[in-house]
This record gives sequence, C-alpha cells and structure tokens, in this order.
Amino acid sequence: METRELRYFVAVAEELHFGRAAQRLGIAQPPLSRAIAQLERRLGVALLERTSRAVALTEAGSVLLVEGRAALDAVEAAERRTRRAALAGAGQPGLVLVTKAGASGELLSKLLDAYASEPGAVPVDVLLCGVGEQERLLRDGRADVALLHRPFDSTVGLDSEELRTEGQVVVLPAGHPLTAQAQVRMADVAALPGLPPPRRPGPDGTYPDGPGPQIRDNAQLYQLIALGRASAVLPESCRADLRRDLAAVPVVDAPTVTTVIAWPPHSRSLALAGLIRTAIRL
Amino acid sequence: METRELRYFVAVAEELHFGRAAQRLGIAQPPLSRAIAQLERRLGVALLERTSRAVALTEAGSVLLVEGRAALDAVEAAERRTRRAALAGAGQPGLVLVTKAGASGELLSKLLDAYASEPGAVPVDVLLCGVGEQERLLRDGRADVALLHRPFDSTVGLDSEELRTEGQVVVLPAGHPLTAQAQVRMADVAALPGLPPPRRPGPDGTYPDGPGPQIRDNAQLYQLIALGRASAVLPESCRADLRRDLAAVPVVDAPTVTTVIAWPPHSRSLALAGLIRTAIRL
DNA sequence: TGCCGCCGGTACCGTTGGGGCATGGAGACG
DNA sequence: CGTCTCCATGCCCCAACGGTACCGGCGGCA
Repeated sequence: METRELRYFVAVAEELHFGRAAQRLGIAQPPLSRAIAQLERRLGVALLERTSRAVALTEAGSVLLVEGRAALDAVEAAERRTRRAALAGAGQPGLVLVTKAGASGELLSKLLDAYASEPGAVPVDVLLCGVGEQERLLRDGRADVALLHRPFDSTVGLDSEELRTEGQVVVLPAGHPLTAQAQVRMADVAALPGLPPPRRPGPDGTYPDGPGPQIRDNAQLYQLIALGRASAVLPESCRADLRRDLAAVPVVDAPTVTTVIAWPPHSRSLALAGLIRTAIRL
Repeated sequence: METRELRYFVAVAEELHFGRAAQRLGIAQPPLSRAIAQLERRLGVALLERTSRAVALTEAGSVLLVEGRAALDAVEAAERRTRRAALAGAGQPGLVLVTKAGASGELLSKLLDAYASEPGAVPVDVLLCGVGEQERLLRDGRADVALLHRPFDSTVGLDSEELRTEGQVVVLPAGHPLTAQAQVRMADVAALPGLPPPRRPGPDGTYPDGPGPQIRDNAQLYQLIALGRASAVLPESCRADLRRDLAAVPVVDAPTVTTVIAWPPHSRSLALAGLIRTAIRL
C-alpha cells in the first residue's frame, strides 16, 4: 500500500464524497474513483458502500481510516524528524517541547533553565497549543516531547514520567463570596449561580453542547472569569501566574492532577534523554 | 514520501550495499540508486555517505532508518488489520493473542476459557513466539494483544494492564543439592558450578557473547537443565507445567515478574475490549 | 605500474500507470 | 419525464519507474 493511496482513502473516508475529496486533494474526481477502486481490489476488501446518492464506510473501511491516519502520521513523523536531524547537525533547532498554553508555566521555566545549564544541552523550542493537540504533534513529528496533565490528557501510546502531582483550585473573580472560605467542595462549585464551567474544543476542534462559554486557552478563560461569566477548576499551580483580579480557593475533593513529561516511544535522541533526565531530577 | 521510497531506503540502510539491497528488493541496482538519490533530493537531506568502496549512514540516515521502520510497520498494520476486519465480518478470525512460548500457560488457559464463555466472544488465535518478538507483532498488525512479562519485555508504546505479580524460582535438575533448601538467594544461583544461565536471542536474532547454552524457548531450556548443562531463574508460575525431572526453589531476592496484557494504543475493537476486561477480572 | 574487478552513478529506452477531459448511467426530485 | 447530482468508464497523454548497457573511481594484485 502506498501512502498516496492511503491519503486518497482517508480524504474520501473523511468527506464521504468523491467530488469534495478530489477537490481537497487537488485532483479530478475520476482518478480518485479509480484509485480507491484499485485499492479495494488490491486489498480484496470493500472499503466503501456507494449508492449514487451517498457514500458510507464499511466495517473494514472504518478500520482503515483509523489505522491509515496513524500510518500517515508515522510517515510524516519520519520525514520531519529526518529533516530536523539533518539541521541539528548544522546546529540550530534541537528539541521541540509542546505544552498547553497557560499550564505549568512555573515548572516549565524551571525545567528549561535547569536543562539549559546542563553540559551538552541543545536549544529547546517551546510550542504552545490547545488541549488535546499535543498527542498529535508528538505522533506526527512536529514535537519531540510534551508536558501533559493527567487525567485530562491521555498518555496512550507514549512513554512518560510523572513530574508532580497537585490538587486543584477553583478560580473566581476577586471578591466573590466563596473566596472568603479557606476551602470548598466540588458541589459548592457546581452550585455557583451563573458561573458555568467553560467548554473546551475536543480533538476534532468542535465544542460539546451545553451551557458555558467556549474557550480556546486559559487567557480567554481568565478574562471570562474576571467578567463574571464563568468559573473554572484548575491545578493549583495556576495561582503562580493568576491575574490580580482573580482569586483561587482550594477544592478539597477535586481529582488531583499529575503533570507528566511524555515522548514518542522509540525515541533514541541523546538530547531528549538529557531533557527527560533533567525533568525527573527537578 | 511514498512507502516504496521508504522500503528502498530501509533496504539500503540495512545492507549498506546497493547491489545486495536491489537484489533483496527484486529490482536492478540503477533504479535503486536513482530512487535513493531522488529521496535525498526531495528531503533536502544527505542520508548516505558513499565512497566507491563503502556506504555509510549519516546522522539523518540513522534517524530515517528507525522512523522509517516504524512507519512501514504502521502501514503494514493498517493493511493487515483492514483485511482482518473484512474477514471478521465473514466470521472466522477474531483476535490474535501472542505470548512467549512456555510462559504463563496457566493464566493463558484460564483467560481463554473465561473469555470464551463471555457473551459476544469471538474466536481467539494464539500465537507463540520468541522473546522480544511480541512488540513487533503488535506494531505491524499480525497480533492484536499480547501477554508480556515485565521487566523482561518492554511495554513502550503500548497500552497495558497488570494481571499478576509473582516471585521467581530457580529451576534445577531434580535431586540437585540446592533443591533440598526451602529457598535460595541470587548469589547462590550465580555461584552454581557448571550451571550458567542460558543465552536468549536479542531483538535482532543474534545471541550475546558469553558462557551458557543458546536457547530459543523454554522447552529447549528445560531439556538443557535436565541434562545438567544449565540452570535458570523463571517466574514461579512455571512450576505448573514443569517436567518431572526438574525441581524449582524460590529465589527470595530475585526481582518480581509482572504479567501484563498489552495492546496497540489506538485499538478501537469491541472484541479486544471484551478480552481485556475479562483478563482484568481474572 | 598497469590490469582487473567491484561498486555506484549515468544514459537511454520501453512500458506501466496516474491524471485529465469527456461521457455514461443510476437514483432522487419536482 | 426532464433534470440534477454523483460515481464510474473510456480514452488520451505524459511522468516516472524499471531494465540494459556503459562509465568512472578506487583498491588489490602481479
């Protein structure tokens, strides 16, 4: 199976429409039809159910969609990492670390400082991204290592080491009645009138239904909380860089959050190993 | 990057010889030279250092060898799993479980019995293989799930659940003086005259240097122990299917062995989920 | 030192097959 | 029943893959 065939199939499987898929791929529709038909012939498997009105995935087609995406990511990763390895000989890029915008800022800066002072350290680029994007970036080679937060992020398919575990706090506008308390419970937070938890985009970029404002990162969230439009339960390390107009109260029965450093399983890079060692020693 | 290019590069990188690689690929040498040159041009990266006498990998080439193998495995896995998914509609194959020959036999048979009596169970093929092959089989789609033994097997890049933890025993010929003791220590085993531990093949199929007989599976090992040519420290569950002419003595300070059930991280199969649930409940 | 053999690269050529355009054919809809 | 939508088919062209023949560099050997 060639990656071209896989790319074609994934496009059709995602669009469920040969015309649109062909447009997305920048080719005409007939060659696409033929390519898919040939793929099915070579596999000996029906991947799509076509009627003249609609296209649907077969059971085998769904499997190939999932597995094919993973395979394409792996090929892309191979290409990107090879390019980066060549540049690394020339000097510049080193490692790319990805983490969620506005999370673990203090831990991250400590880690970068500590690593930079190690002998043999290479330059580290920091990439900030939205929730759920990190895994993808690691898998397709755009990043080498990530700071993740369990249980929100999954470490499925990655190697990881735990760095720290912390409780959570509820973030509220300064002066909110609840901020007078030394601690609260999840039930208190859930009962806050007019302060629903925000909605974050899922892996596919869409937002779940329900109340609460849609947000993309913590800066947006803080602004909405300051405006009295939302509240949020966050790891307590967020207090280190909280705005002056917000306050945080520990939530005693919230699940603890574990910050982990994670990397693709078969990495062999010495620089990465050094960064991980530094992180564990922190 | 097309899989054809990757296959070609991996062949050359493994052989370090264009002629042999071409032969292995079933093509002539000139097209292979051209394909590699074109790959390097498209990537903008030198992958090989050629002299007229020898071919060597560059830094970037080593990266592409590792990453490319992983990518090719992922593509193969996509193909195999798609084919299997199509057959599963027709009924037969179900799941493929892989484990080391001669390990966890009792646990395995319990698991298979328990799963078979679940509602909605599918047929499970059992594949027995040598040490270190399981990870490969899971990654390239020839198997769906494996029983692994930490710390001997790595679960890098896989999802897993622990099933049981056990101590280890030393296996000796029946009647050996040490079998009179209720327990021994690692130092006692290491000091056994003329009974070195066996050597098992590594991931590349070669044996480490040193004393001790070369073995491929536990049946060979048992025969060598019975002949008085070797001894071995194994998980205590091996006692369940030990030959009559062998005896086992607990080793109190040997590392404990954890049997885990492991599967590729992005599996979405209901049948697999059922098998895993059954295993955890055992 | 000059010949030989090994090895990778280059030149050239035939053929495969991917892609474009035009068209066919089946089903939904008014 | 005409029309529209959408996937498949027929036909053509050309890029590119693979094969054969040959070149050039380099080490070994007499």
